[in-house]
Amino acid sequence: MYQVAERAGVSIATVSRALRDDPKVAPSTRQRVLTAAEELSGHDEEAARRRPGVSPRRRPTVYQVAERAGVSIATVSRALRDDPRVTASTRQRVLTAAEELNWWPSRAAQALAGEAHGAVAIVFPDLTGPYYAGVIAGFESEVVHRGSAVMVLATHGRSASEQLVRDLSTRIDGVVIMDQTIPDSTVEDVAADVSVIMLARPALPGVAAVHSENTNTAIALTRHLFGHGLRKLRFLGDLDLTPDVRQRWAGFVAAHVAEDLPAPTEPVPCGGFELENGYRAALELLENEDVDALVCANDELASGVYLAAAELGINVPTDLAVTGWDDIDIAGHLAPRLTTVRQPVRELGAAAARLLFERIASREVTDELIATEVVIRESCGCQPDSSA
Amino acid sequence: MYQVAERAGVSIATVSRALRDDPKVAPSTRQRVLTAAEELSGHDEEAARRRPGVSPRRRPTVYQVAERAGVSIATVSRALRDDPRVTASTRQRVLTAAEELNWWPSRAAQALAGEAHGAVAIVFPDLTGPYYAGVIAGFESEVVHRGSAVMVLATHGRSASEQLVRDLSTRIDGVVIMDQTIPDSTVEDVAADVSVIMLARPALPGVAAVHSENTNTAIALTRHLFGHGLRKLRFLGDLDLTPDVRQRWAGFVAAHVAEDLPAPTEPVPCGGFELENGYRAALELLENEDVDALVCANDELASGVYLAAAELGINVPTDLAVTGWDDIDIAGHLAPRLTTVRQPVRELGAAAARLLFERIASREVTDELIATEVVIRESCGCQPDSSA
DNA sequence: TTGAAAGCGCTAACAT
DNA sequence: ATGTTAGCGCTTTCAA
Repeated sequence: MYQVAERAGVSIATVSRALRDDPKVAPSTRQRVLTAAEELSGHDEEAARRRPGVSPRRRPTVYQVAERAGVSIATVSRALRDDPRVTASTRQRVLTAAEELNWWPSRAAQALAGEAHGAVAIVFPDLTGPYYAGVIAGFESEVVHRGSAVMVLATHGRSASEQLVRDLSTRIDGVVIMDQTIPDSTVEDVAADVSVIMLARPALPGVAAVHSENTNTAIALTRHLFGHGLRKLRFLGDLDLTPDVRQRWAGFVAAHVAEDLPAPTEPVPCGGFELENGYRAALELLENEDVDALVCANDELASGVYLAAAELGINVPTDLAVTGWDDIDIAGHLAPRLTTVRQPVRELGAAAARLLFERIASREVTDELIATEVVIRESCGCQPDSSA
Repeated sequence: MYQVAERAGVSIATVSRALRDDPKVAPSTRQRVLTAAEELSGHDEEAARRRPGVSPRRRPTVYQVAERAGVSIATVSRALRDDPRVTASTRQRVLTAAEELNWWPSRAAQALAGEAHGAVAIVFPDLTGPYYAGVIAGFESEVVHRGSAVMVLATHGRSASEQLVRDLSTRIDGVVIMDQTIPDSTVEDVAADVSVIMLARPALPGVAAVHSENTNTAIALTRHLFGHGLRKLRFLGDLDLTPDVRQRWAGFVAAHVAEDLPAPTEPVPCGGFELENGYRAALELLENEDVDALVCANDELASGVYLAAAELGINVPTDLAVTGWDDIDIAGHLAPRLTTVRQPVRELGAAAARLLFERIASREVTDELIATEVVIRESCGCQPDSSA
């Protein structure tokens, strides 16, 4: 039957119907089936396969494997998933046949048939700088370790991303959504179909979140600067880009309040998180204003500040203290070495992945907070020896 | 009919067969269909939907949209792809219904039905350092721009990756394979099913490649060092990790030959491409050997050399010239500023994506070579003013 | 322990 | 211009 089906280019179900004169089978189809059946009595399988007009080499399917192993497709399917009902010898025949045909199951078909997609995605704003690369590396690593495939989507602030995310959701089991990439309403839609975890973004009803500690660490960092006697502090970074930065700013403000100091001036805008942004923003600021310390939203911005300061003949840290955030690789190699906050970026991605799989297994999940720590080096004014 | 099918929990095909007494329909199924049909004469749609036992809210399908719009599923499918045969008013009804039900097509189902997957993948060794992040960013950007989804797979040297790649290939239209991630034999298997492009890896029959210029640029760079009167040059980097590095080494050697100098000593091994690797390798080398210049396989290794030199009291560039490769962001900000080779990493990824889509459209594709250029700064011994 | 066949949500050939 | 239905390659009842 399988051979006839293959030869006629129809499913075995159709062959079956055609042979019984089922009215649902179109006459032309029935004819093809009958012809194929007839022809097969005179030709062997190989001849049929080499027959001109038959598409050259297409992916084999369960049907071919079943035929070769002399079993039904159901058995092939069972053998593949180590179903205990299949005898060892049968399983072996199936596996051998699969091997010989170089066959492996189609994920698209498995997904349609109700199995999981075996894929998850992560949505982030951009792939610039070591931060996102680190998060994605941690995510990818944890996901692949669990046997799933990884899809990535950078939104770049495009609003078309909403539709892309919906589309994504039809081919994955779950997705991690970072920062301000797509609106909550879309997240809710998607969460109705697949598991969702927020990363560095507030949780929603039914959508848990992974965060790293920002506010308290920012308070500690700011206090440390106060301890150096510094009072004219400015925060450098854009609040509208990520919730993380808003929390760092909140901690910065809270530290002022706790110290009974006047509220700090608004953050210095820089239009992005890259070195260039910090360089330009600092250049303009330092030329016009007397500042004791710059608390930067991340390490790249701080590196930019270093350049601007050097250009203006301002010494770091004696004239100006500078702090970063993230503790990227070069932070400890800059001159002076950068005082910053260590954030386990890979772990952020990995934690999000773990929570996502928990959620996919429909287990309870609760928000997770990743600890961060202030790393004192010399850019804050500390001496090399005191804290190396 | 659609309502009956929904109520009975079967496909419309089955309803049709059941009503015609098709023997292929199990008696129990037929009974369910008949019951559903009967019940429906007494209840309206809403009542049926609220009926207990019916699963709460599942993704809507074409069937629901078709029913709501009062058309067949074929029309829904056509309307969605702007088929000119569908009248404007009908299309509008369909789109409205889809909107109201918050429906969008399942990619898994579309793929199974023969459409493209609308997804492509990139396979790379690791997500460490700015190089791979840049390539992937360029790739992602170009792919999303063309409306496809992006899958990523880091192989980390795992051999299990072969199976992962095969699995990947059942849900994508094409894939870019970088470096020494998976064996050629697997690439060939995969290429039989989907389009493949090599990136920074030799082409195969039927598999085109994207490369960046290495050998010639390495020759130019090495010659520049010879021009400074330097003769005891060493190459720092592992040849077994990527074809790119082998080509850089080849250029390094060729430059010696062209200058009638003795062939250079074997490359200094460092076990990786990160700052730490360069630091450790240089520390050991410089303590034991007199070297004029270190030509590093990338900028991170060069940064590591800077650290080792500083620790040993060796001045760069007066005691030791150092060059990198890639021209990552910080290269121009190190002290002394790093002489290196500029490589448009994002463009590498983007070019691979473009070639891949050409291939998917089954157009002819030929290998592509991306130009690189030597960037002279001060770490080679040049004066700041002469080339800033 | 195995097989037959229904169904997953679509597309497209075929029939009006 | 629209509807019917086979089929994509699987999984999973249901029967035997």
